[in-house]
Amino acid sequence: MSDFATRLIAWQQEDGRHGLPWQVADGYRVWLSEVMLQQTQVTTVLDYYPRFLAQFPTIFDLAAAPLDDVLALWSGLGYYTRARNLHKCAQAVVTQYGGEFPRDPALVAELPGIGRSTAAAITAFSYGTRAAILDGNVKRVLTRWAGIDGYPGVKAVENKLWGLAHALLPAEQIEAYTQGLMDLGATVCTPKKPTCLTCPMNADCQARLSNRQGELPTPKPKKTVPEKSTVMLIIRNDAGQILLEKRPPTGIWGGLWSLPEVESTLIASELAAQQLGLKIELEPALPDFVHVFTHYKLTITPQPAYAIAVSALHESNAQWFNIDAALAAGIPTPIRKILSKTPK
DNA sequence: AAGGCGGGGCG
DNA sequence: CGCCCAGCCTT
Repeated sequence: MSDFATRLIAWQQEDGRHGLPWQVADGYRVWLSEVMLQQTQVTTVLDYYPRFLAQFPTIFDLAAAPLDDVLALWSGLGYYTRARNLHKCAQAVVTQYGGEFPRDPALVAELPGIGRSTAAAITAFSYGTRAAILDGNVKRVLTRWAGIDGYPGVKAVENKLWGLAHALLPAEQIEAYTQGLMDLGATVCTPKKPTCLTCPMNADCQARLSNRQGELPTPKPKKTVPEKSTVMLIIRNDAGQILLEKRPPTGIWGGLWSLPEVESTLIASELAAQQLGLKIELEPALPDFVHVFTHYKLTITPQPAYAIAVSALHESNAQWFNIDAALAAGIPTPIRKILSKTPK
C-alpha cells in the first residue's frame, strides 16, 4: 500500500474538488478565500467571494478602500474581526511587501488575521511552499486516521497533530496534497456519517478499524451558554428614515451599524432622550425573537418608535438612513432581519 | 437545539 | 500560556 500522501494526491486528482474560484496560484485570491472560509461554509463563500472580488479586484484596491465598504461587503458573514483584519492585512502587504505575500509561511503568519494554518494554505497554494495546514477538516482526518484521542483544542493534542501533519507532507505536489486534505475532510471524512467505503485511507484508518469514527475527534467539553435580552429601537423620522448607531470597533458586531439599544421598553423614551437627544413616541412592540450565538442566547424585542422632535443628534456615531441604504450598509444579521420587515 | 469553524487579545 | 471572545449556517 502506498503512503498517506501518495494515496491522498491520487484521490484528490480523481475525486477531489476542482474548479473552485479560488483554486488559482494567486496570493490575493487564495488569502481572501481562506479568510472567508475560516468560519464559513463553502456554499456561502461562493456567494460572497465573487462580489468581493468584483469590488476589490486587487489587493491594492482593498487596501485603499474605506473600512465601511469592506464591512458592507462582509455583512452577514459573521466574525467581523476578520473583515477588519483583512483590511489591515491588505495595507500591510502593500506597504511592507509591495502587494505580494511573502513565500515564507512564518512571515505570512505575522500578518493580521492570519495564523499558522492559514499562512501555510496561502503559501502552499500560491507558491507550492512545503508547509502543513491544520484546520478543522485536517484535525478530523488526522485524529481518525491515527486514532488520536483528546479534544484537539488542548495544547498537547494540537502539538501532536501539528507534528503528524508535518511528518505526512510529501516532497512535492504540495498543492494537490493540501487541497486533498481539505477535500477529504469536507466530502468523505465528514463530522457525521463519514463515507469510509470511498475513502483512500480506509485500509489503515485507526478510527475505522476500531469502529470509532463517531467518537473521534474527541468533542469539545460543553459549557452552559448565558442568556441575555435587549430592546432594539426602530426609530423613524418624518422622512421615513431609520436611526442607526455605529458600534464600537471591538466586541460583538464591532464596527457595524446597528439599531440603538435599551435595556427595557419601560425606560426607552427617557433613554432615547438622554442618549440620542431625541423625543420619541413608542409604538406597540413587535414580537420577541431569539438570536443564538455559540456563546450566548440573545432575546431581541424590536421596538418601533416615532421621532417627534428631531434636533441635532447627540451622538456623532448615530445617523439617519433610508431603509435601502441601511440594508446596503454593514449591518449584522438580526438587524437585517428586522429592517427587511420594516415598511418603507 | 447542537455542532462546526481559526485567530486575536488579555491576564 | 491558557482562556475567553466571536456569528453565521447546517444538521
